[in-house]
Amino acid sequence: MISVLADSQIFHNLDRGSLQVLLHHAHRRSVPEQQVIVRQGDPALAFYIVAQGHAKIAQVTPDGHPVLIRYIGPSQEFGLVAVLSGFTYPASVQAVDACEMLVWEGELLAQLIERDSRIAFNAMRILSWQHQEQQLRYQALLTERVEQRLARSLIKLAKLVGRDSDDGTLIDLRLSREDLADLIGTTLFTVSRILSRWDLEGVVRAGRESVTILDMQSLVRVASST
Amino acid sequence: MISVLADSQIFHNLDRGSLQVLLHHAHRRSVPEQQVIVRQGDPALAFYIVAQGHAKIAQVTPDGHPVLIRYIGPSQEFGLVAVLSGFTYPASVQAVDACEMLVWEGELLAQLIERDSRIAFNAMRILSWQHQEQQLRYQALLTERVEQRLARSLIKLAKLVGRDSDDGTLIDLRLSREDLADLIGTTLFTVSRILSRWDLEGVVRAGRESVTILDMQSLVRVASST
DNA sequence: CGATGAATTGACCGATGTCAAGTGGCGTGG
DNA sequence: CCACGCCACTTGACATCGGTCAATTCATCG
Repeated sequence: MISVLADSQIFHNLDRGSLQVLLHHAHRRSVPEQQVIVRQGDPALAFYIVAQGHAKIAQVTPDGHPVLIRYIGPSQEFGLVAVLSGFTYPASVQAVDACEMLVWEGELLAQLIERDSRIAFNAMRILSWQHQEQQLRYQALLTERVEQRLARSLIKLAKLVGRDSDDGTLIDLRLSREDLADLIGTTLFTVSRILSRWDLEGVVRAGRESVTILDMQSLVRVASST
Repeated sequence: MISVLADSQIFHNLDRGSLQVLLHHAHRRSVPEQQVIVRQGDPALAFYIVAQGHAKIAQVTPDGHPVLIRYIGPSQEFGLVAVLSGFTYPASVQAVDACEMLVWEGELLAQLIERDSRIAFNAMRILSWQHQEQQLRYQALLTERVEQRLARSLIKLAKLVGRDSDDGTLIDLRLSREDLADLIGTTLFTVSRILSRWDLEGVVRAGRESVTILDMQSLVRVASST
């Protein structure tokens, strides 16, 4: 359990003693598959680190359009805004499979940050990194075609949750065409078409709520083609 | 000069004494119109607050496509990443008109943050806010049409630098069609077409590197129409 | 007054969204 | 255990926003 903390961004570079203290302050929370962990718009009261399982972070735009921000796994965190008083969660987080979470109350974490500035800088690094990621997403939407964005996304997901079998890499999430579409900013129809073609070409195997990457090379080529 | 600090986000809620100290630590930097203040990709060594004038923050994507992030004015800051060692500026900043800047070395500001956690929380608030802004831009690109985004942008710019004359609100920046296009993620051609039409309809006056808003009501209507 | 760069306008087209109809696989309840 | 129904997915037809490119025109400054 300590190693989950040690691998996290927020508690990166802390000594074992500090980690022990932090772990001592944490609550645990188990959530079953598909359960919503925090809801967009709710007051941000707690900060979470995933100990086990995977979750997806998603928003809904004012006009009801869903936007999938990212998938996270063990040692990754969300809800950092909870340390700032008066904030609400900017997105909902939903368990993809059964999850174990470590949870700190925002106010408590704020106190810990006051005491140990290393955590403060880690927090800023996380926020900067997220901001940068978001800018890349914006740029991708602006300059890349759906094919390219899809290829990139699959590669990234494979890195996060890829499970190698004999013939390829299975992306081991309940990943529907619609999820993929919301992730890269397109429609499930376009995703379906592209995956069907890639399936024919032997690049991927397109299953029900699953994608297996058969030919990573081709995918990388598509992802990095101008 | 103190009031510039007092109005800034990063030093918000600090007592006058602390502000004095902070001001004492600051360098000054004057930059002429059009000069580039910091360059995307350069090591982030300093943190800036605009004391006077306006600047534009812009990125270039890997494939050379320009993206204009935002315009800033007095008391607004940039280069917060400078407090994190090893980071580079994620964007370039260029003076639109002659600017006076207050500058702190990143390392110094990091020390100040260590000593006063209020600044740390302010920094996190800024980063969160920027992240949120960026997400809204993404959502806008995804769900809104160019017309809508343009209307929104003009309204926002009017709030930042609008100068009321007898017949309308002049946006007082050297604002070319291309700048507007890069700001909302489209081409100068599309912007030109829309502004021409709006000019005909009496909604705006479209000049060379300038836009005057004549009928704010119509603009608001376009901005908030589904 | 000429040069330079901003802006306009037209013609064209293509990637991708929209909508409708249908297929197929999986789980559940009878 | 089977059948039904749901839901993910597929595929086709079609529409359209807005991008691309080229040819001008216009304004400002030296």
